[in-house]
Amino acid sequence: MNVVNTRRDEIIKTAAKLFKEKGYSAVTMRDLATAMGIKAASLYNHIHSKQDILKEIIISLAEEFTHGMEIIKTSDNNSIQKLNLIIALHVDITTNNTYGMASLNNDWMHLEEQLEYYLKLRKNYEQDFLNIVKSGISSNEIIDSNPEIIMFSVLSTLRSLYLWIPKKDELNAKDLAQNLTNVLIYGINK
Amino acid sequence: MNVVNTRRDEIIKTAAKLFKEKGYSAVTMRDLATAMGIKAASLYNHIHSKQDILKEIIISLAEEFTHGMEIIKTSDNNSIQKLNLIIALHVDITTNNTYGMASLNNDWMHLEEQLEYYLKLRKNYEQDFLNIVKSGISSNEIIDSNPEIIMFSVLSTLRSLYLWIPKKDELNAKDLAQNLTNVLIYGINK
DNA sequence: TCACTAGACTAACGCTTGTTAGTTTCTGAT
DNA sequence: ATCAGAAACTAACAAGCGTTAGTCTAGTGA
Repeated sequence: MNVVNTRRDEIIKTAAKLFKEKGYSAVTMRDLATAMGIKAASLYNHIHSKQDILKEIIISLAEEFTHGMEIIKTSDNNSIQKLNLIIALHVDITTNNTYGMASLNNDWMHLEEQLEYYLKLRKNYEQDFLNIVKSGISSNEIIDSNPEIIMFSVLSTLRSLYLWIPKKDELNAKDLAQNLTNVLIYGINK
Repeated sequence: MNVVNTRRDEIIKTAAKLFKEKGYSAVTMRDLATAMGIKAASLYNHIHSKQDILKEIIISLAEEFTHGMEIIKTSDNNSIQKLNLIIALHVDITTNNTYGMASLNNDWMHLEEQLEYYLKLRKNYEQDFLNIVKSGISSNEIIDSNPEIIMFSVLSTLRSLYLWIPKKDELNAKDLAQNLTNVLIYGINK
């Protein structure tokens, strides 16, 4: 998908890296320029504003998740299988964009025009997730516990992957997804 | 412990609330002053600097966790029981300070003098956590899976509690801890 | 009554912020 | 050889930042 590599893309990629380290607000356009080896004013030949960069990082990721969920929820799988696919989706997206995931998780509130749209996507995603869990409880695949706690528990771990994957790159995506599935779905008690 | 309610404490409490909403860097001293109903300069009758506020919020919480872990790890319990106690510790601290937990999770990198100290506390906490998991694997209480994935998975959920507890205050701390234990330890598969 | 203190205020500082305007430089195609 | 476009530059802006100095005011205890 994102294979074009214009100067603009390099800037956004570099920005995502800095945003992960210090957060959107603490990164200045001069910081970003220095990291790119140019002057701050030169950035504006490629992007419209600082906000523009944040929007690009967050919205593209949010839409990736939305798209993935769309496929999973309409697929012909049982609930546990769907949860497996969701885990794989998160591992996949996060592996390919660890930096951006930090902004998605921590800097979404600094979106301006696109804040409402982002919140809509997130709300829908969580609703789809919850429906899968509830459906799994109904069909006796999943324990009859508070479905929101189940979703929260799994989703928290998946949303934190961006912190953890960079430290564990010896583990490939498939192995990680498999390990996570075991722990998250089947528990850790022997 | 923290029952004194000086003007300084009110400022720190208000700051924590704002930091949760927008992050440390995006909150200005004028924002904080407005929230307190005073002028920015007046804040400095009570605190030394903006950094001072962050330090207070984060370090006190980090030390609470360290203290709790100290008690748990030296207690006479098996590994699963110790994990239960850790879950209860997080639920307890987070319930009593949802705002501060946001700073602990997201703004620790903006600590200056105290950054090293904070990192030491965090590293020790995670090491203790890992030792409990490893010990549980050895004693056949916990499944023989990657101990770091187990720790990461549980800890991610516990660290995200601050996002979730405020929305679910109808659930009391004990019930929440019990539900989380079930899901995190015993899994969600039926 | 008087001195002290807590806690507010106004005014201002030096610095940093995101951004704009206008210009120059390099590179590749005609 | 010329031109066009991409991408850098310098210089500067207005607004906002954390913080300081110095002052005023209301309430308390001696």
